[in-house]
Amino acid sequence: VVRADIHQVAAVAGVSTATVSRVLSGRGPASAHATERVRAAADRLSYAPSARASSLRTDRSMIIGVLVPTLSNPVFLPFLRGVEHRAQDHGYAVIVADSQRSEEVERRQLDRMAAQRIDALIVAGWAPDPDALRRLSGSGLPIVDTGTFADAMGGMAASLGPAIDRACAHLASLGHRTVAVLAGGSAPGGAAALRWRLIERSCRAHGLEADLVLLGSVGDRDPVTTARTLGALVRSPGGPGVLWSSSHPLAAELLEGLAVAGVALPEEVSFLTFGDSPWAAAYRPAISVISGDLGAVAEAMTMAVLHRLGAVESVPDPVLEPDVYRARSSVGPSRAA
Amino acid sequence: VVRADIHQVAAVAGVSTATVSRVLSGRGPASAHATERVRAAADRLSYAPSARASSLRTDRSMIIGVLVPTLSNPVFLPFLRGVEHRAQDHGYAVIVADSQRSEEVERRQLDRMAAQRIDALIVAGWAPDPDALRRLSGSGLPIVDTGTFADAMGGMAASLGPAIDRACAHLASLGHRTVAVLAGGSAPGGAAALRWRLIERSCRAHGLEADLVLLGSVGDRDPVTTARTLGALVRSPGGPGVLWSSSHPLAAELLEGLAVAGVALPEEVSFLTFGDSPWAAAYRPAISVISGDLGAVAEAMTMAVLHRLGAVESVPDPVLEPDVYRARSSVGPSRAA
DNA sequence: TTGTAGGCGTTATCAA
DNA sequence: TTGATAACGCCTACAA
Repeated sequence: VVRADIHQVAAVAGVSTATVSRVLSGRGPASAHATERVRAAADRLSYAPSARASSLRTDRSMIIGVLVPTLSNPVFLPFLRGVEHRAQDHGYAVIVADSQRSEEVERRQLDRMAAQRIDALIVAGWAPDPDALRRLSGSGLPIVDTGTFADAMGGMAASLGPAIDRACAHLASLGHRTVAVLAGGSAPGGAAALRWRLIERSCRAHGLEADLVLLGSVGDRDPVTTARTLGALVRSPGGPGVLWSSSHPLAAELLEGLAVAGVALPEEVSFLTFGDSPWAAAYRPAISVISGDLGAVAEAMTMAVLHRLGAVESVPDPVLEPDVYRARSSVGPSRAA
Repeated sequence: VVRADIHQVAAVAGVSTATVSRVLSGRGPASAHATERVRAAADRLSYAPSARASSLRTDRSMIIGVLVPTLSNPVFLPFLRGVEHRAQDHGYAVIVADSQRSEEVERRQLDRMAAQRIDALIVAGWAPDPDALRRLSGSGLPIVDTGTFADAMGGMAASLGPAIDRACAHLASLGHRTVAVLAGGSAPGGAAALRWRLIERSCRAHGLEADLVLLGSVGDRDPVTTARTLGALVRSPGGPGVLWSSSHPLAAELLEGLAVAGVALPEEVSFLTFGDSPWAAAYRPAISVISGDLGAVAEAMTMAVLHRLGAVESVPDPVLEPDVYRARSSVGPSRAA
């Protein structure tokens, strides 16, 4: 890749490299005459300053890193988009790193981003190894992560808790007594863990019994087995009147399982999930959801970081749309009621 | 951010910076003794070479850029993941750039990536301004884009065409005569344009009539209007027996519209879409789809690029899973038959 | 096998 | 307002 450098521009413009730098970066004085000639020369040579060279001098790489727990779950797409758009607006490039929910991978990713000397790091969701982040943060790298950011905003639970509360109240008012919370893996981790804690607490407050049902990791699940499991669960004596999916992707699997098992929604069992999407709304019965705007959170986080980097004067009050409970037809009266 | 540099490591190890560089990069000779001391020193100072400094010397930034037409459509997530995983495997960082389907934004994004001196660019889907890419490519930057890559693999149509053909054959065998292809915007662009062309051709071959129905851009659409439009369309005399969504996100909107309008699937109209997902499979009736593996395509593209960069010896035969037609219950016999 | 030294493309300092 | 110059952190040809 052959590219013009600052010397060529200086030569063409008939000035020194210092002047070229001043004109194009806008830092430091420059006569109208010089400005014009430099602009013309740069234009003609289609010159663009090398960010890596300038960052060597200025110690600002103009790169923001985003660490994502997985690029398989679509919920992180709005997050990524939020970061990208805000960063882009302020001239920053964005490096994505997928930690694949592995400490090992995360370590490599953080090393790689450190090597690139990113100016700041934005962490989506739950990082596999929070200590690694704390260490990085201690070394002076500006870091924002969903958890502590949400806490600063009044606490994640400040928004998620009430939404869950409203859902539980709704369920209780419909005569339900037991709620089964479905999660993947062999133990709820990350977002699922927090959600489970909040549901448990809220259920208690509303006189509901909450049970956690673990379905094993993605690879181990298949529609037929899921169907059998769900069918047996729902139809067992004293089975739950409500199925609550702890994640949006899981919900689709569960719905297919229920359909295969011939379980009628919401007559036999009520259903709700975290995370909204056009598909959840299109489903019949339409699926009730707890929904937040991860994209807006990401934008707010990015603005906060940009502020710390001095790239933006002041951050507009991060008034985040709170999480909401959207009751739809998949939640109905208890069959016992 | 305070970081150790090569001089400090050299000082601690009691060797010269050249030796440090040689040991840590693995290029050039180094005695076992020196190697050991340098490793220890680097470790103690938690030293990591600055990619921006080294790239200034070596002209390799170890960054690959990905240009995506939009980060709103989830189909690009598997793509992004494919690139990220392969790049990461070979020590490359990935910069994402969302062109937001705008030439203007795309230009800024390309400029930014050029400024960062990315080693290669991978373009997902259809770029707003192909000429800009051609210019970049001409300037020596290795670029792979979905279109030309697929062509090199035997042509995109080589895989997509036959899948569409099978769908059309299936539809024809069920007695259908007319197919309405639904698309957003005011003219099919990007993937939708190609899909429409292929459908049109294939329909003709199977004695089907294909009509393009444009629904306006995302902002202008709402469930109620969509419902009215679809209801009128399906129930008009001589209306289409088949609704074919040109994109996966659109399908959910259409399904909600159909549900609102009370259109029965597949009795009143058959339905199919491009792009599969757990939600499409979970829907009842299960939605028939034309599905390809964009993630695998992305991985193959990345491997090709890495090969060009000399980061990988040889690329394994990119045997891509071809696009397939998955017939499910949303496609049924024509009501006329 | 090792060290010295020059230069990658920029920007900041300082003297003019 | 401008230009010469040093320095950012690293790699590598070359000399030892």
